[in-house]
Amino acid sequence: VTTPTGTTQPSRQASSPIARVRNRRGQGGKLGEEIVTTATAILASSGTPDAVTLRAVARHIGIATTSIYSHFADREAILKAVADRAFTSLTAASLDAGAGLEDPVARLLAGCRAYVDYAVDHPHLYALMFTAGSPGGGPPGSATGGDVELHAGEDPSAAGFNGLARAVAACSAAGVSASTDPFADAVAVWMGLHGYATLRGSMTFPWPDQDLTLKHLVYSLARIREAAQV
Amino acid sequence: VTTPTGTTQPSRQASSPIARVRNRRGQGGKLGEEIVTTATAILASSGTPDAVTLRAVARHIGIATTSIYSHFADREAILKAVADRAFTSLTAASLDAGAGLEDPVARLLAGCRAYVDYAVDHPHLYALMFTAGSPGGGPPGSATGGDVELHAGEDPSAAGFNGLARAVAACSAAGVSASTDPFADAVAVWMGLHGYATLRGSMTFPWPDQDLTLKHLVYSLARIREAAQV
DNA sequence: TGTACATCAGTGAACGCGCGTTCACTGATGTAC
DNA sequence: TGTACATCAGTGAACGCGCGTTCACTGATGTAC
Repeated sequence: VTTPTGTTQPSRQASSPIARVRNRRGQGGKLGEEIVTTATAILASSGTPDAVTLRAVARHIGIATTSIYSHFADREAILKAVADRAFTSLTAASLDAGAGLEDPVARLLAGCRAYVDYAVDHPHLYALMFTAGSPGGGPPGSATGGDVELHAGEDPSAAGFNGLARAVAACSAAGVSASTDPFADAVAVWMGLHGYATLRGSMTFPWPDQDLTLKHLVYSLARIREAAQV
Repeated sequence: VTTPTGTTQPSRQASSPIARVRNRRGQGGKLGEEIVTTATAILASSGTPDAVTLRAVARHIGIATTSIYSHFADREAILKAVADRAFTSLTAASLDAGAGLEDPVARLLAGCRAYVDYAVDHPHLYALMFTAGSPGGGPPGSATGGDVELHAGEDPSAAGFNGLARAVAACSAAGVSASTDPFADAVAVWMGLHGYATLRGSMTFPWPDQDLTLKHLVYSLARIREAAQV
């Protein structure tokens, strides 16, 4: 970039020509948040984690590349932070969607629909979450005999799965699901949703009606009785 | 690499220290095949398409990097060839698995099991196939009203889906499936298989019994009547 | 049967690029005295 | 109330690396005559 006077200035992204104001003392952590947000935006617009380079992130924010090292150990740590944040959003969206509903089938379906909607709306973010090694590799934890839930502390991905497992168990308890193993059936539902979400985004195909497909997946895999289907 | 005489030689991969013999006249195409095979091996062992660089492929084969340009326009063309070949293998494995079986339910299940086995055995190859834009973006084509199959010429991915759709339709025709829309239900089965295949490989999780899960997915989504389940 | 030559299969040096990472550094700001 | 100074937030030049791609080139081989 050359100014009218002929001097050279550092290039800056077109969308934010205003010089960045340095954070006040004690507010240094804010740049860390901004790095994650920017990395997420780059991933969403480029479609590949490869585009999330230290230099690209720094360029977008308008900082020196080296400033990132105060906040993240390396490039991978940024991507991990992006995936972690996304997992939290996805889980929140899924849990919130069914929160207010009385009918267990409606609650299950609403959560599943929100899950799929999130994945379809943020395909590259969703793909990152399930890339090996991302958020600790997804929901770990162990389900002990007869228990419906995982116990993995605060892991948002485990929380998300637990919400699903509980929703299936609630249907079973209410007699509207024929499930005798809500944990196993929740896993099957999850697989169906994951397949739906990832396939729909990745290929051109004469997909059947979206909502009918979603209902077929959820009702069949959660063994919802016909009479109880919404 | 330095010889005892102190001269320098081009480095060569440890696993094939024998100098490559130049193909005979007219056999130049063989190197193209070797490039695809090597790229597939690099992908499988590294786990990421990023590792499939022109230089890495050339290094493994023991050729000059520039020799690749006689066979492929660029790096992306190599990956596309890898994905195409893998799609053909996957389709063949799925179709062959059920070929000899009389019972339509057994045939459907065998094909689905082979599909999932292939995906689990070659997770990175499978992931590449479904990366946006790979094999033309997967099975395109159009299903016209009431028809069970896609019509996309020789596309191996379309052939694979058609095999699945035909298997579901056969179950329906034999009265062992309650499906009234074999195309839509085949799509649901495909989603379930895809979710199963990709989730299982990507995360640590207390997965329920594999075969029970697979059967639940296939039977439920293809609406196989209980009495006919194998 | 011999030979000139076009073709084919592949080479090797060189290029510019964007990258991650290192290092020594700067200048504003809050705080202790 | 004033001021010295430690700390914090961020800088900027430089490095070496592996990459894709270009270009002019080589030497063996089959074929036309």
